[in-house]
Amino acid sequence: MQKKRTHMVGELADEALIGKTVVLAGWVGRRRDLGGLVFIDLRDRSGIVQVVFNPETSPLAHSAAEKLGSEDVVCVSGVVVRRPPGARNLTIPTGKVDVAAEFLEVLSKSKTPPFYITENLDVDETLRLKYRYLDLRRPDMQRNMIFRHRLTMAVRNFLDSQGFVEVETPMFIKSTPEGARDYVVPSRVNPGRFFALPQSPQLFKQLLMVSGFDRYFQLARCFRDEDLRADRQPEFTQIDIEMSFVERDDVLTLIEAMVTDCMEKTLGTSVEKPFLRMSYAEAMERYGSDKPDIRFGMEIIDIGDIVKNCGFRVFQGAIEAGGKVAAIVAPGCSDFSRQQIKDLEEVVKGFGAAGLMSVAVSCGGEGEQTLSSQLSKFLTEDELRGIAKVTAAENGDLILIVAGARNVVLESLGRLRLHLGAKLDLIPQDQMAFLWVTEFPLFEFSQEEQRIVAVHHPFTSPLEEDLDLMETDPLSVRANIYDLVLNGVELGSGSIRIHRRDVQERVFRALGLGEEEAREKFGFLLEAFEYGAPPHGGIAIGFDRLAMLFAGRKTIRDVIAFPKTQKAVCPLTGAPGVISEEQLNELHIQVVDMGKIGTSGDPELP
RNA sequence: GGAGGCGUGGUGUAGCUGGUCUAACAUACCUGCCUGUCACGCAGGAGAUCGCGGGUUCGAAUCCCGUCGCUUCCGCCA
Repeated sequence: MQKKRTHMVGELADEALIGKTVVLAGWVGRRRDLGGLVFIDLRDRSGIVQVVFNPETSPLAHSAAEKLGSEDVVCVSGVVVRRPPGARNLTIPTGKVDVAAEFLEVLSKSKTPPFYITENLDVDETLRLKYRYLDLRRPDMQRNMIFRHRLTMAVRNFLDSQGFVEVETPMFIKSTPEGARDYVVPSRVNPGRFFALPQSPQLFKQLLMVSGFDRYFQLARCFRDEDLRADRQPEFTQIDIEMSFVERDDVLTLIEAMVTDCMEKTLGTSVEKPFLRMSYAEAMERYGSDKPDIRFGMEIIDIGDIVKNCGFRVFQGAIEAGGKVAAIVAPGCSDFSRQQIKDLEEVVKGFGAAGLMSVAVSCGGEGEQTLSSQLSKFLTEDELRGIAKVTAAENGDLILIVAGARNVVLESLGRLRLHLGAKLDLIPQDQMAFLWVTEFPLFEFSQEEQRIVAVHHPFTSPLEEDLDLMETDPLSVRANIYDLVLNGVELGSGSIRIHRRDVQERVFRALGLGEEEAREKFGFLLEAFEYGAPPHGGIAIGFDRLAMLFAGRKTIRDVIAFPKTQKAVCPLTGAPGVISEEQLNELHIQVVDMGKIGTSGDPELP
């Protein structure tokens, strides 16, 4: 570069610079060639500024500017001038000034880009990912990445200020049983052996507690070979935290302080502390979800008491079988057509419900409610009115009822609630609704494996008061688990760990793990615990999701510089690729089913 | 593994109840004109065998089957 850059373009919003000569460098945005005058929008990561090329100022610069194309990289010098009245652009921060170019050097020509380098781009995401370096040139993506950086710094600064030590843990680790599918790396020097990439640094952070690191954190890369979603990538980042000599509320208080501090530092907004807390059981009863979106109401209401003796087989049968009849109220939906209600029924059926009953509440004059429903064939008028009363349905509302097994009723109504919340636009988009969900069950029964498995992980501490149930009724033992939920998204999950040997053994026994098997699988951790393990607990916060929600995005791909597609492919680099026969041999690996090798991602493949 | 949506010039879309579709519109691109534009304007031009394969038909962007890719969701994610 011939000239040394003196300013970022965004700095020119400061009118004190008027009259000064500046040297700028950046990319050419739009060019407006008026024949005599040429305007360009010069862009760097601080913003854009308009540069004017006037042949009277510099014929040389002007004629060079006539040949500029989109995304050429240029160096411009000139005087910052106040724009003539009426020519100001108040929609951009630098809109009151121009740079009157005296000198222009093209540092690098650009091919015509495959899409516009502009905000609010609507273009196929594969194309964005293939040209991610151009996509990341767009101002909104630059803002996202810079925002993520700020959030990273806020997290690190906060935790540092609280005496936390960031420790890096290995990426090549031993595969541990349970949990997600591992990404696996073959070992060249150990034929037939494989490393796993960490699903989280769980065991290492507990070892660090044994080592006396008291307060550990890490912005940790984690890897899980599971199918992708808008908020799930195969590699992702967690704010991983572990603390010694703490109880649950110490962790919750710390995280509340961290999250609100980060919010203030990055968004400049605050939110009330402490966050709302709710037991898992309550979350399920009221919202049919272990991660309720509490930005809106429409809670689930049990109507079992009203219909338990109604004689309608579907309702009564559900209750007699130990199930449930419950409802939600869709506000202002009493005029839903049969087809619209059928569509809602499809939603609950998708989650196992047998069907959906509805009661439309309308005004019958004289303040009377008219209830119309296919249920009037089966229920008495009093029973229908009873339902309207406990659900507090008002004129114009539609009561939606599901009967069946408890978890099916709750989950399907919970999903229907979310569906309607979005459809009816009931969810305030500008709110940050944090929530702690606590007291999860310690175990659940895995239908697939036909055995009891840990809900969180096998080192999660049971609640003291439920210890007695461990042998008699393990599935109702509650754990000292806490999930942080933000706007219906699971942000993080943590627990107080077991540090007592006897408790750990009882948990293993409940999981059907013999002493020998436990040694084999987690031996190093158990052994470590025999050398003085402090009571400890921690949490891991999904950093990408936090960044996504704070940045107001709908997918974590928007806050990850180089994300993967839903098939876990990188359209930019073509990863994952095939490797040579030599590489395979060196790794002692044979590809069994060559016929299954797909072509997605890899441009080298046929 | 399953369900839905999408796939048409570089980009975003229209066309999709089969026949002047010899594929339209906008924008980007090229050429020319233009001294206050800022999504500059005006005039002209080039650019797509409609994701791919097969079938039905005299005739397919359009109908059918298969397949690939992207995406949302279910399963899965200690």
